[in-house]
Amino acid sequence: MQPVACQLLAAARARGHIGPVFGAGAPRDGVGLARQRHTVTISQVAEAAGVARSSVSRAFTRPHLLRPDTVERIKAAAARLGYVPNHSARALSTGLYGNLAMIVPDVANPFFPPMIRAAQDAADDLDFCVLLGNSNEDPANEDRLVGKFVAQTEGLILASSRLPRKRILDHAQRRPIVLINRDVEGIPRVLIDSASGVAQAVAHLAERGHRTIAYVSGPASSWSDKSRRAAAEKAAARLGVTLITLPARIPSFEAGRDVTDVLIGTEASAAIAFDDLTAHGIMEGMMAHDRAIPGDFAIVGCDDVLANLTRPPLTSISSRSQEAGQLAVSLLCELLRSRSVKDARIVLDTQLVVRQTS
Amino acid sequence: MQPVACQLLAAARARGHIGPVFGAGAPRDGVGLARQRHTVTISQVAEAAGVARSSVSRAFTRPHLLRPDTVERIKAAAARLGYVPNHSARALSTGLYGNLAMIVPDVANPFFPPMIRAAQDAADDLDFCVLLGNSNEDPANEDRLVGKFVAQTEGLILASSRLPRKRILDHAQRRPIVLINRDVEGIPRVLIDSASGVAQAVAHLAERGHRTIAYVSGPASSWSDKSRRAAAEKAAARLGVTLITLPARIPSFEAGRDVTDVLIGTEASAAIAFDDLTAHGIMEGMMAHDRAIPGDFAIVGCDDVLANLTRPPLTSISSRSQEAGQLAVSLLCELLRSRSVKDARIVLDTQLVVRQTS
DNA sequence: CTGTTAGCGCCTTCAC
DNA sequence: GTGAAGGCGCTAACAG
Repeated sequence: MQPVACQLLAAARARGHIGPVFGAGAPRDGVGLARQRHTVTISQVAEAAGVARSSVSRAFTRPHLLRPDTVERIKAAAARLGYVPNHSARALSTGLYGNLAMIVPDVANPFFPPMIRAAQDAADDLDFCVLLGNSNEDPANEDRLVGKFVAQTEGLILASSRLPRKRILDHAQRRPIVLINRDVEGIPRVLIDSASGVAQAVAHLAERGHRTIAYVSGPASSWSDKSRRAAAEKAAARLGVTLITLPARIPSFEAGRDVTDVLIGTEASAAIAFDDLTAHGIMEGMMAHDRAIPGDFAIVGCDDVLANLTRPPLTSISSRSQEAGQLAVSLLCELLRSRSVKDARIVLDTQLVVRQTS
Repeated sequence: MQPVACQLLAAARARGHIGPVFGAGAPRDGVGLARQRHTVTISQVAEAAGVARSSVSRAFTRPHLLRPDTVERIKAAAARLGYVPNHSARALSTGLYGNLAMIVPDVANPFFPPMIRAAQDAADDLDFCVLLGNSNEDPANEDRLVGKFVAQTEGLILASSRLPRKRILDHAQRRPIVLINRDVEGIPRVLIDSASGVAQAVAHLAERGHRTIAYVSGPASSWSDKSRRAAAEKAAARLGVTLITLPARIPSFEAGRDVTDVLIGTEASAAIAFDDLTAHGIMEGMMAHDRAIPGDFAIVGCDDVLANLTRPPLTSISSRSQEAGQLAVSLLCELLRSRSVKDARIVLDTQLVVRQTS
């Protein structure tokens, strides 16, 4: 860390400035946050334009109710003064926020950014702002974030939620919620059905002669993980190959690398990993143990976020995270408009992309 | 796209539901968005607890002003009723939003997610919510986003802003702004100084015998690009090697691959790319032209987001995007507290990470 | 310690 | 078509 920042931070700490500022229960003044410098309000515009405040309001929200030249005059005055409608005041009086929230387990996991981006863009088209939350794979954290966001959003999108079913239902009662990769009846959801791709992967591996296949699992509370695991087991049973399951918990390169030690002690000659990161970790782990890929050991990832970046290029299961993000926003808007789409369930299927690790 | 979604979207379109809902000038009713179902307010809690509304407020914001048992009683009543403070009302009366905004050119560019995450986490610690914006590398879009966010945030962080200097100064006059990878005097900024790493890269390549080196540039309005390019030129001049510059504009795999055709027509035997994505594209392009790497052509990336994912592993220039994100939030908070840190300039230096493409 | 009284800035029903 | 008045839910003085 560079000097300037150190100084700043140290100074701030010394003054007790580092720590919560807002939030339920936290005092919002007294820590030095100055109230925003008085901005220009509707009244000032009204005066400048020589009209009533209500007319200014109308000029911005329903201009067709005013004579065109009045609208013109008001807008001119507003522009001259640099008037910007106060979001909070508007929200308070209409009960509408114009915000959506999206919570993901890990912004930096390459699976999510394309999805976030797609959701972002879709929300932007509809003129919503999006509040982003990073739960850090922690249900308690996720719960806390929902609490923070719920007070200023029309609705939320929970991607790969780690929350217990019950909590989701609770929250959904307060605010419209759309789920991605989580299947809770009664809550609209977009599911990337990796099961289809996993089944293909097992068949593919069996065909290549693998008799024992390992599934390296992901987060225990992940719907995707359950679904992939179940699909793997089912396909293995059908094809008469043995499937063993090993845990990696937090999906990451490190987790994959670490699980390798266990993996080489088993009968497995191939592995399907919960995601590409884990798969990549396993690849490195295997190589460190002098196992050739795919010669000695075959590996299949999931989500296809690494494309042909790895060495050798990783066989993976396609994902459709952009579509999922975009659809989640559409669904949420639909939900906001008519509370009737209560139980939509959109399934996006996937398929195996064979490269050179299998 | 799956049937359900198609139906939903088609139906929405038919009803004229797709299109802007909010925003300056857009009517917020009439498009079917129902006002939130009446939530429980401070008054109801007050009545339930048998106290005045102000006491309820105090119980949540400055409990030390109340007798512990009163606080207890109020909180109990609030919990029983499921009371959640209304963010807008609070913001309206305090002038404080508890929100920060962060705008990046491309959420899905792997350079940004770690930075976003770090900023996110830092903001979360300080109990701020963060609004995320994706400018799509478009200044007009970025400008629009700033406008949208300014009305509901204490301050903004612009990462790799593509805005003209003048606009940044304008906006900074309305709301505190912190820049990442953009150097505007008078605006607090965090700069990842890739110049140091680029100089090392040129020296490294010269040492390996390269006499003509190409710099494949990034977005024209990018400070990082200017700075990298200048550093490359300076180092080349000092070492007596020739530097040519080729444009790739939008940093991406495709841009890198496409520039290869031009690249092979030059004298250059090595290239330094604006970022890792572009570098990776060049790698693929070279390989498609049967050029061996690093035998026939050496490549150095920038930002080090691909680590040892590529084949062969890409030599790159380290980045410090997490630190940058975290520091930007700290700086912004400092700025909010005392308008005095007006001209902080934090510089994070970088270095060359030699792998196998050079 | 706690209740009372004004707004914060905007939208929206009413009159005119 | 436009103005006047009330209220959205909360916080912030000011009293007591």
